Amino acid sequence: MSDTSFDHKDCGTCPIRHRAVCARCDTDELAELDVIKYYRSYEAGQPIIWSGDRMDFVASVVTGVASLSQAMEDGRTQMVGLLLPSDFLGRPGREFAPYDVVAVSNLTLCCFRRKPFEQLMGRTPHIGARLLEMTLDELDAAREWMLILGRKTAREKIASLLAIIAQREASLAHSSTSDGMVFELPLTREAMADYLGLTLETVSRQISALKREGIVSLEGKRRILVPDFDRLMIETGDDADGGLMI
Amino acid sequence: MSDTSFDHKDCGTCPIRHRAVCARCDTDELAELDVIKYYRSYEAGQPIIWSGDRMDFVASVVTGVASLSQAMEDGRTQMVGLLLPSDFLGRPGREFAPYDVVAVSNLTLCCFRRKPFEQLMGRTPHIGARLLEMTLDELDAAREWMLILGRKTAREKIASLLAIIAQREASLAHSSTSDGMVFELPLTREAMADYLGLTLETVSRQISALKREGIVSLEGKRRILVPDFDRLMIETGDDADGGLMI
DNA sequence: CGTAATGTTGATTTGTATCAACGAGTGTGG
DNA sequence: CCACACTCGTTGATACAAATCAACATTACG
Repeated sequence: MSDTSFDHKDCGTCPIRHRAVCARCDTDELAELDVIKYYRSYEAGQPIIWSGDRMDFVASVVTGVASLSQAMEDGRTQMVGLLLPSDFLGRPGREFAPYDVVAVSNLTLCCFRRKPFEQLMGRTPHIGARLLEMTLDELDAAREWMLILGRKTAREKIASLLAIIAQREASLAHSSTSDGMVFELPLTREAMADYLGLTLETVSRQISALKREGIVSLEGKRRILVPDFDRLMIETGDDADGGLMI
Repeated sequence: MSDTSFDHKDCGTCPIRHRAVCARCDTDELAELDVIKYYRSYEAGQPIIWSGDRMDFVASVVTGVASLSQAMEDGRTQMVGLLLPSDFLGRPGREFAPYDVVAVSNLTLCCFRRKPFEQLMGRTPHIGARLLEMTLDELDAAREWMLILGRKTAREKIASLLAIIAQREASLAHSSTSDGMVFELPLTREAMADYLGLTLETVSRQISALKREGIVSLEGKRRILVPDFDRLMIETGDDADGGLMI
């Protein structure tokens, strides 16, 4: 069932060893983390946490994709975070979850019991420093997303989402974005709509339009082929260089 | 000219001493910060930094309000951060600014030269820990904002903005939100529109509607009076309790 | 094979943007 | 002192992008 199962228990072979919250830890610190860690797997679609639940762990995403979302009483839902491998889930010092967390694809988490993790963080600056860096990156991503939500057209939103996923996949796989690229879209039309503040019908129409114009093509429902990444970038409405300044 | 001028140079009397990035610093650490700090003031409307500029400092907002915004080539603008007193501006390790920063009201910053600040951060965990905490809070605020941008109606957006400002002012002033409250709205209609992903005309119309229905009233253009805060909260679309869970 | 989940497409409605005119307040210079 | 320009805000008429309502297609699955 699980096509992304993860059966390592050893940080030495962990696929996110050098990107996750533990990236800067030395051997001793890893050993300390090892004592309080455990793996958990979820199947695509399974809920991980409901907003308001007590949360006694924090975690790194090892494989798969999870979403954070906020729901209004009448059912309107906005995704507010998309957790890809190496992303961190939870907040040290926080007892109750403020968002719903769902496994979008099959998912493996590397969980740490929260209390001991907090204590360990107090002792090892490496962890706090890395978490700060990751949180600042997430804040930047959230701000880019705010521009998408507030000011982009439906077409630009879709193009932006595809470009973001494509770039993140490319960076994980160390492949180039320049020539034709193919990637798996881990989201349903509804999840994309919740990400972008659209309805699923609008998502479907805009994807069809991009397809019709040859900017993307599909293999099945989920596999996306982008023959010319620059062409896609034009449709995002962003300036060509992507505005990267580290 | 400046009605919010700040002429202390002493952290002991600083209004944000216990909320800013230096909140947890002891006397020795404050002394170290003192060596690399300087104050700068801006008048309402003045630009502080343009996106792409080199940034050789980081700073705390001492008094006043600043905005972070992202602009698209065609002029569409989205505000992505609103910095109130005690909020932190800049990112350690980052050389170029990714956003435009503007003084929305008269503003005083407590600036730290970036390089020495980074070094100091490496030595004093208190600063990094506080910055992590503040960044996590900002991330939460950004996520609440994403729900507003993606899923709320124009009316709900306006009500949400008013509620957010009202609550933050109340918490700074240690006053209650329960009975009638009055506060200064530091934003122009255009800035509100950029915050909420609306046009200024729509902002104006929705404020007029809330006024017509007695949910708010205005003294002049900027002074807002909220006779019944719960009534305003209903208009935000959020559930009554505000969903606070620390 | 039937049923449910997911996705596509069409017809219509609607909320907000856009275009446009105007009002109130403020500062400036003749 | 008043005419003028300029900024900021309000209000009205109209256009349009996306939501909504609805039907149907495709795929997965017991």
